[in-house]
Amino acid sequence: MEEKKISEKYNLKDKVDENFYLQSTEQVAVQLLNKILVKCEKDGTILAGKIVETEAYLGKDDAASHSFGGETERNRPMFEKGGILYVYRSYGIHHCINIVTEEKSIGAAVLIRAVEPLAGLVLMKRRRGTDNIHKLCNGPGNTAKAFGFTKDDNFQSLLSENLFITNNRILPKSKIIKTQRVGISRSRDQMLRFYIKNSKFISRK
DNA sequence: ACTCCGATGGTCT
DNA sequence: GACCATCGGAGTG
Repeated sequence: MEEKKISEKYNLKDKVDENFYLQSTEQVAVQLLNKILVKCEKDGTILAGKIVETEAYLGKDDAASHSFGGETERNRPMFEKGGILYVYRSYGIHHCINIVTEEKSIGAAVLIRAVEPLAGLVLMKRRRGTDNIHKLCNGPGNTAKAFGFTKDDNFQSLLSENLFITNNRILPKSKIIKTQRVGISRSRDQMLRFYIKNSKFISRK
């Protein structure tokens, strides 16, 4: 019944198409805000949440990007055509998910940093070990854990039945906050982090 | 409020 | 061997 409420409020059939992911990475990062990430588990459980915080990582000239310097074994998904997942392990402990953008061989992606949970909260709470809804997906590592993303989901298409993003109401420009990216040491000056103003679900102020 | 730090493993030099 | 696109808990004020 949780899923029913969601489908009344949001049109989960209005999936984002491939062209969306082929836009400039900064555009995708901004436009992902307010959209709904949907993942269907093998047992039928639907997980969904509104994307409230993103970061753009540009191509091989962006010193903060994993793609910096060119293609390697790890960053190979980033050099694929936009519309797939790039999942990496962070600090040996967490997983983080990125949405690959632009054309093949560009090497760019958008990091999903925080999500406002909408459906599948029982499973998310169990995976995260907390009932605090504001802490289920408040950061890239926590988001991946709540949604159950692992290295197995690397290269996974976002144009599939089990994993996709849907359109939602357009976010007014006045609600988009643009800041420096967090947790990086190089290219700190670039303003490539975006989040929804006043959201209680972002990773940090 | 803040800072510090340990956990833990893959990737790259 | 160094470096992380993190997180949560401990300590301090």
